[in-house]
Amino acid sequence: MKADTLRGHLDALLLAVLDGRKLHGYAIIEALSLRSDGALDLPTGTVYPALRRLERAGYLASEWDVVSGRKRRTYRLTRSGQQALAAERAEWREFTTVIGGVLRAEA
Amino acid sequence: MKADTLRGHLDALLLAVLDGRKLHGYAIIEALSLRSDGALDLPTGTVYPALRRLERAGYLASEWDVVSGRKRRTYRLTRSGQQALAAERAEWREFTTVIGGVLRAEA
DNA sequence: GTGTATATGTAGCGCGGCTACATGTAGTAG
DNA sequence: CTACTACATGTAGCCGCGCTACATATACAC
Repeated sequence: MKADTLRGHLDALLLAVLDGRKLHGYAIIEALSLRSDGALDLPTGTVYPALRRLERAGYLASEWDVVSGRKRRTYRLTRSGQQALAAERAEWREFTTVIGGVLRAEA
Repeated sequence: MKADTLRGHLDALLLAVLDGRKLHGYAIIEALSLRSDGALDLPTGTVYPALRRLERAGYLASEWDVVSGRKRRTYRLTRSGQQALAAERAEWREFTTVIGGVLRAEA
């Protein structure tokens, strides 16, 4: 997949993967890879800043866990984040309808 | 639709709208608006530079028409552009499958 | 003790779509 | 004939964000 087709959809992915569960950054990257059958392999320089941005926006909340001496910052959706996820999903549907419609149209 | 969700997909739209017909820039903007039921209303500052970029890339060819004293630069797909369009369509399918899969997945 | 997997983070680049502006013609409303 | 609107093309520069590259540190296997 071309590099920055992702632009504008990363937030949706991150919110979606946190829907109904708490995960830390590294696990989020793995979860996205799993769910996409390896198609998504996001670099840490993409994911970590995005998570902090979403937290600043109030969509995520984080806390430090220490598991066997190892520090993990686990993220979870806030109520506001769940609304944002719903909005992102609606927008995704609209987006695919619009672009898909143009790409499929006959001349 | 949010502003730059379009990023990385504009080329596909432009190639698709020129599939099987010649159009000039202004008409391309109108055609995209029509095909998307008004959802796409691209500014000229987006479309014109993109068309020139695609021409430089060899995907489009242009010529000046003069219709009732008015200059129009009409674009058409080159053979290479048709291949690019096919590639863009394939990529679009992959892209929607991957992102859509993650967005729809249960926790 | 060396290497690999796990884990988090930042600085700065690059690109592409957008805003805002500049320019000019054709038709029409008054 | 003048003003306004639709048509038509184009450029300069901003801005946001995903990516590259790098820095840092622990647990575990060999």
